[in-house]
Order: sequence, then structure tokens, then C-alpha cells
Amino acid sequence: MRSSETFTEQARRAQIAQCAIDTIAELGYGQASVRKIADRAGVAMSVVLYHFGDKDSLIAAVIDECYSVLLGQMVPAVDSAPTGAAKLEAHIRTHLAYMGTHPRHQLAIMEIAGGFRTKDGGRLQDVTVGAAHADARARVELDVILREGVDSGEFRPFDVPAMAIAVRGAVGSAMLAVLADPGFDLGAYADELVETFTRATRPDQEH
Amino acid sequence: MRSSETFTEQARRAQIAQCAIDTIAELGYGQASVRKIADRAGVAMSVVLYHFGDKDSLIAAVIDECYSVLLGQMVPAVDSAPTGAAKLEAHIRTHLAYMGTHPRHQLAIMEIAGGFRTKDGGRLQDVTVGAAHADARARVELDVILREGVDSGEFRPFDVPAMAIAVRGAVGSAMLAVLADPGFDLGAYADELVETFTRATRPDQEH
Amino acid sequence: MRSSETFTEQARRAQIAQCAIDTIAELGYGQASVRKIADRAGVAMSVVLYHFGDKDSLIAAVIDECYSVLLGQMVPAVDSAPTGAAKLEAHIRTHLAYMGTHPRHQLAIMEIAGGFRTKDGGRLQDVTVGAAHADARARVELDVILREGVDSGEFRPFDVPAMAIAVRGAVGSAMLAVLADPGFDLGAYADELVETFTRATRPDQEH
Amino acid sequence: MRSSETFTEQARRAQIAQCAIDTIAELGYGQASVRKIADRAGVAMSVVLYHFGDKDSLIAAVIDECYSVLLGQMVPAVDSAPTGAAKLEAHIRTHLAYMGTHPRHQLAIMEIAGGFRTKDGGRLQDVTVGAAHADARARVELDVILREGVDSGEFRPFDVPAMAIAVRGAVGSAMLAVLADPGFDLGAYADELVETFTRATRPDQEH
DNA sequence: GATGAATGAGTGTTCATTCAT
DNA sequence: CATGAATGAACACTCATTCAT
Repeated sequence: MRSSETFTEQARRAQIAQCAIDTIAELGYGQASVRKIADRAGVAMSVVLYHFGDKDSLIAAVIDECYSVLLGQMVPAVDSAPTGAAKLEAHIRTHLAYMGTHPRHQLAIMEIAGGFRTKDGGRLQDVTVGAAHADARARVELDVILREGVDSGEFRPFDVPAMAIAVRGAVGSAMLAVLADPGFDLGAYADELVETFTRATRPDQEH
Repeated sequence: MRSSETFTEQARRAQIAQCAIDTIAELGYGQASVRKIADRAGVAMSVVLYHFGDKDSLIAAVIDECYSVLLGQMVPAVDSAPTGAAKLEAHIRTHLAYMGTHPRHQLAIMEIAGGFRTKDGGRLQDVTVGAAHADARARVELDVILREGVDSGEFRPFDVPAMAIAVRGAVGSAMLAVLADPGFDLGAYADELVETFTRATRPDQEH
Repeated sequence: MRSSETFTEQARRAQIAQCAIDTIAELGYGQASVRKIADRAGVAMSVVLYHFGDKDSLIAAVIDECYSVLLGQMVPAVDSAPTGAAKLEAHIRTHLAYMGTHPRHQLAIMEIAGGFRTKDGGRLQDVTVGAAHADARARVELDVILREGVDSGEFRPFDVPAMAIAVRGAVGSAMLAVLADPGFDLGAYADELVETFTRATRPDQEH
Repeated sequence: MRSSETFTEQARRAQIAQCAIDTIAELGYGQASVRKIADRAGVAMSVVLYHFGDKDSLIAAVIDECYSVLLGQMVPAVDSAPTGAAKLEAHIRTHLAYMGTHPRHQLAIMEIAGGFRTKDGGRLQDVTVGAAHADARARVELDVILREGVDSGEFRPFDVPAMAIAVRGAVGSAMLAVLADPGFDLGAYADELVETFTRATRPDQEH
């Protein structure tokens, strides 16, 4: 009884959140009004607000959903990778694979991260508002992977935060490439990126 | 008389465009209304529209101004670099330097690129807007630099568009780092990026 | 069985009506939505409407409850007072005492009287709502008390309806004083008011 | 040139404020939406907000207007009254006269005072928001008039704040009487009230 | 009998744009 | 040339009420 109510409620929330993701990915955060999201879901605007309270909570649910799927794919792959290089490769490949399987999720995250502002103009400092996935995130964090590799000598010495930013940027920009060219080959890009950062991080060869 | 009018007109436009840049960088594209831009400029809202026609034209002027300054710094540096590796380094260093000297310009570009949408949801095409500086842009285009280096054998063989995307992403994400930490050292990041992509692009050593 | 249902029903109604009184007194009539009243009662909004039908009926129940308590205190005191002056004093003192013991009831009455409007903007007619206690009300009505006193010569001749309005206004405004200063001494005010209207109503002294 | 602009603007503001007064007096504060006020003025809702910024500012203008007229009538009369009793009488008579000449102004003040709430339920502590008329108000303040009379021995000793509250309540309730009966004779009520409070405040007769 | 879900009307507010002067 | 005035569309949000279960 109780669980069926919860089920119905959760299904509705999930449905609306999915429509929000699609709308944001398609129109951008700025154009994704509650009205348009409701229209896409085929319900009245007030229904959306009934289930989520306000727009910010809906956006939080969207972020949660997007990260949930992403981390569900990244965490096992990174965890099971034996070496630092393998973890870095797993991070890059799973994230790029996610862009292939869930492009609208990735777009929604990027749109929200770039477009969300508080009323006084403040940015969303950390896009994972609820910190719901804090543990999972920490396990795939580039800074952590790279730090361990540098400390263990598996990687050459480099500025870890800087390299993390570079990798993040290189990975993320793939989505813009997909946007510009829907036929963009994410698998080939993954190969190239792995090769690039393998070379960039491996220790100098001794002779 | 005529030229003085033109001069005044141009000065007004430049002043307003600068205020638009500041407003967009501070509040984000979505929150940067014509009204707020006019307020910052100390003029009436209708004055802004009088000089630019509509908001889109103002945004176009902002983009033009930002790219103008960026290319003004990049083109000479890249042009005078003798080798492909040097051109790549010049591209990276001048763009990161630009982020240090003109952070609001860079932020405005990123905000507009991310936030601008046509009424039917279409995204901004870089090509359309940047047309004014097409020649200058082509001279610093990563695809061109990298293509020449690969073809001449100065770089190892790699997927040129992919590498270009990676470099662009790695460079661009520096601005987000600055945003998160105003004390972020762009010079050190430039060093790290140059080292990274030098290693990633140089041919395999023979022994 | 039947009576227990009725009892449960009445208890629920009374509980919700009390929460309505508190909510209205605290937030004002305009801000006291069915939702907020239900929240305060710890029940679903639809439960409130199930028990009362619609909001207007809930408000009617609130008024009924408030007048019920007020008249329960006033009527015996006024009835048992032997003279007109004593009845007037009893009226003033019991009403002001009510403000001390049931401030939220008094506030709710005032909020509803001031804030309630029919859909076409019509104000609440005291007569309509108070019909339930018509008999009790008549027994403490100032117009009646004063009329008898004037007619019997116990009071000096004055415009009875006008004096009734004056007394009502002077009594009622005490609640605003309490609102502005929770430490306001209602007992002292009662003394002052009794003195004031004793002097205002007593016949001129002969010499 | 400048003054004509100001004139137009001020005329528009005055016109809209007057419509707001009428709307509030007729429908009550709670039902007096910006939309309905604009409809009454024959302009678009956005025009109202263009001239006043937001609803609260419009309400502030209404309060200012209402007090401006009221004090414009009370202050000269009270100031020119030679004695405390005369000042008290002037206060009562001019306020009641105001209710006759500007009933909607008086109703608007009462509606706003009773119905305005901040979002967290806070009441309007002092209805003269802008304190624009602080000086004028102080000159007709009952507490001041009564205090001086008691201190000088012109009045009998009584609790000054309490008497002030009583007078205010007795005066204010006349408006409710007018509301219930448009034919209510404010002049007769003024006579009665003056007589009442003259008797209530004058020293005991010596013999 | 009791309630979660849904809804349309209405709220104040922001916005880019047009227009008369 | 410049701008104050005006506007309709869109925005997020609240509300009392209805209804199926």
C-alpha cells in the first residue's frame, strides 16, 4: 500500500525529471522553463511544482539522476582497474561512453553547471548539490587517481590539479564536438585521449 | 563633424559593450538583461537598444570585441613561431595569458557560447558570429597548426581534430579553475599544458 | 458506535479549527491557506476540506468557536450584573479578560472580520456568521444595555448607537495595543475604560 | 522640460495610486491585486509596476497619499486649538470629517494596516512606512495632547496611553459604522464623542 | 471514510521591444 | 539624437477545489 504510493510518486518524479533532462538538453537551461518541461511531460505546470516543490528542487533531482547514471558506470570500472594508468583510462573511457549512451544527461549537466545562477548571480559552486554521491564521486576523482600515480612513481612528477583540469576539459569538450557533429566518433576520441594522457603522464624512459 | 559623430557613436558603443561584458561575466548570460547592462553603463535602457538595434546585435558586438582582443594577442605570437610545436605552445600560452589579462572577456565568451539560444532553441554557431575575424581565426586554428605538424612529421601521427578538441578543452577549462579559485596560477598551468601536449604530440623517440 | 464516530468527527473538527485559529492569528487571514492550516494540524490538506467542505465553512467554524468562548464568559457576567452601569462594566471587563486568556481567538476574529471577502468583494456581515449565537449576543449587546440605562434614567441621555460604537471601538483597539506591546496591561486598561465610560454615561450631578 | 517630465510621471503615479486606493477600499487589501488596480486605471499591469517598481512601493505611495491628506486637515486644526481639550476635540472632529470627505482613503489605510503582511507573516508595525509625515504626525498624536493636558492639570489624572488607545479605537470604529450604514451621521457621532471624552477627561468638579 | 494527485486561475515580477516625442 | 512610457509575453509560484481510488 505504502510502497505502491511511493512507487507511483517516484515514477511520476522520474518521468518529469526525464522530461526536464530532455528539455534542458534541447533548449538549454535558460530556456527550459517549468512550463515547457510540463508541456513535454504532458501535464500541467502545477503538477511539476506539486511533485518537486520548486524549480530548484527539480533541477537538483535532474543533477542527481544524471550523476547517478554516470557514477554507476564509472565507479565499477575505475575501482576494478589495477593501476593508476588503468584507472585514468577507465575514467576517460567510461565518461566518454556515457556521452554516447546518455548524451542528453551529459548535456543537461553541462547546461545546468553553466547556466544556473542564484538570484544574486552566484554560480553553482559544486554541481552535485545534494552531495548525494559524494563517496562515489571521490572514488573516480581525477585528482585522487593522479595523485596516487604520481606518489607511487607510476606517473612522472607533474602538477596534479593542473593535469586533472586538463583531463576534465579534454573529456568534457567531446560533448561540444558531438553537438557540432552528431556523427562524431566518441570511441576514436577515447582512444586518442587515452593515448595522449598516457604519453603525458608516463615517466621519462630510461635508457 | 561627421567623423566626430562617428567617433562619439563608436565610443558610446564601446562603452556599452564593455559594460555588457562586465555584466555578463558577473551575472551570467541569463541574468544579464538589457536593463542591467544599461544601469551599469549609467544610461537608459532605450539608449542601449538605440545604439545596437536589439539585444542580439549587442551580444554580437560583445563577441566581436572579445575575439578581437584575443586574436590580437594570439595571431602575432602564433605567426612568428617558427615550428609547429612553437605555434602550439604560442596558442596555448597566449590564450591562457588572455584569461589572466581579460578574464571578463573570456567569461563573457563562455557565458554567451553556453547561454545564447535563438528563439527556437538553436545554439550559437561560432562560425556565424566569428565571421568578422575569419582570417585571423584561421591563422591560429589548432586544426591547422596540428595538421601541418603531423603532415611534416614534426608531430607523431594522431587524429588531428581529436587532438584539437582535447587542447581546446584543456585550455578552456582553465577559466573554470580561475572561477573556482581566483588565485589559480595560469602561468604554471600554461607550463604544465605545454609540457603535456608536447609529450602527447612529439614523435616516438628512436633509440 | 454512531456516537463515537460523531465524537471522533467532532474532535477532529475542533482540532483543525484550533489550528486554523492559531494560523490565522499568527499569519493573518490572507496568509492562512488551507495548506498551512493542515500542515499545522499535521494532516493532509484534503482532510481539512473533507471535514469542512470548503474553506468558508472552516472559517465559519472558527468564528463560531471564537464567539462561543467569548459569549460563554460574557453572558453570565452581564446577566448577573444588577444595574446598567454594572452590565456595561461587566461587558468591558469580560471582553478584555477574553483578550488576555484567548488572544489568538480575538486575533482570529479580527483578522477574519477584516480580511474575509466574498468572491465579488463583499464584506463579512457579522449578523450572518454570528447567527448561531444570536440569543446570547443579544443579551450582551451594548446597544441594549445602554438603551435600558438611558431609558431608566440610570445613564444621562446620549445617542445610544453612537456610544455603543465608541465603546466597541475602545474595547477592540486593546487587542492592537497587545499586538504592539505584548506586555500591555489589559487589567489596567479595563479599569481605565470602565472609569472613562462611567464618567461618560453617568447623569450630571445635581447640587 | 525636466519639470514637465516629472509632472507627467507624477500625474501618472497619482492616478494609479488613486485607483489603488479605490480598489483597496472596495475589495479589501487581500483582493486588491496589481492586475485589478491596473484594470481600474485602464492600463496594463506592467505599467503599474513600471511606475512603482513593485507592489510594496505602490502601497507605500497609497499610505503616503492617505496620511498626507489626513494630516493636512488635522495639523492646522490641532495646532490652532488653544487648550488641551480643544486640541482633543479638533483631533476627533477633523479625523471624523476626513472619514466623511475621504472615506476610501480611510478605508484604504485601515485595510492596509490590517491586511498587509510580510512573507513571514510579520505585521506592518507602524503604518506610516516612509516616516515621511513623522513631524506632522507627532503634532497631532493623542499621547502628546493628552500628556500635556494631564501634566498641566487641564485634564484629570488618567493613564495617558490607555486613554489614547480608547480615543483612537472610538474614532476608528466610526468607519465601520459608515460601512455598515452609509447614512451614518459622522457629525452627530463627532458631537457625541467629543462630549464623551470631554466628560471622561475633565477634572472632578470641586464644590 | 480518507487522501494523494492533479488542475486552472490567479499572484507579483522581469523582460526585450516599440513608439511618440 | 535620445529617452520615458508603455506593453504583452513569459516567468516561478500559490491557491482552493475536484476527483479517482
